[in-house]
Amino acid sequence: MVGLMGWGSVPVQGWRKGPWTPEEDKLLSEYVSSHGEGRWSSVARCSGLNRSGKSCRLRWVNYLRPGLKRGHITTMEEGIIIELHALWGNKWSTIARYLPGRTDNEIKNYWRTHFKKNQKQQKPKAQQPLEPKLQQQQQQQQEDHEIKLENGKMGEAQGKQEAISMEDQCLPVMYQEIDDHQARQQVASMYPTILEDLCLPVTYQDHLQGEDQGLWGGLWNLDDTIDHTISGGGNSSQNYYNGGYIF
DNA sequence: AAAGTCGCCAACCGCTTTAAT
DNA sequence: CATTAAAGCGGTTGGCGACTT
Repeated sequence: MVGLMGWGSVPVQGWRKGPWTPEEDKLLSEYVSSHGEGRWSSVARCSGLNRSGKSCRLRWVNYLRPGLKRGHITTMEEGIIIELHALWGNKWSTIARYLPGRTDNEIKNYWRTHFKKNQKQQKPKAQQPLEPKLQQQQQQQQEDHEIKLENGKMGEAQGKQEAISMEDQCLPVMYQEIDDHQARQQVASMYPTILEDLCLPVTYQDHLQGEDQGLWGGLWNLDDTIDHTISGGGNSSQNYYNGGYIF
């Protein structure tokens, strides 16, 4: 296809590399919309694109897929990223599942540019290992959560009703224990798009407004930069959530 | 105005995991 | 059960625009 300057113009093993052209985007979009996602190697072969399956998948997932938000990460999304990163570390794809419309790549880039540097500067405190027990607890929660995710896997095309039930399936155990329906509804009315897409954040907020903030307080302490970055020197997660993006 | 620096983001690379045979 | 191919994931790189000196 269009020969680009620089690295994009030199195919390796026959595959083109480098930035995608609008024509390529169009070809890929058309192919995926008529054949569906998956079988990326055949996409590469059959769509007329001179791109590897890997490259096609990446382009689709990160750029062409419908429903992608693109653009600025909201304060709320930022908070979710911070929380989930504290919980799971660099599990970008996992974190991305809770940010509808955002890609792992986007989140990863965002984290690196906004927080990584600060984290380094504050290394002594930020990198203090969590209490072993807490760490173990978190690991267990993650494992449970992953299992639930697996069990809850289903095609995207399967209706909203199922998506809503998945909302519960996807929640880490600790969140599922919180069943403040009223609060959830309240938040749902504030953030309809999020609840629509499985939305952990709602329950985060439920949880954080509740009494048991021990763990989360600990997580928030993980990195002072969070406070500086988000609430401009605020001193607690409560402040952050309430002041930052709940009300 | 030009040069240098920084931040952001798209895309690639290599490794791991999963599915198919 | 073993092997292989495909898909997924996280880390890294390079280009480009904005900002600073």
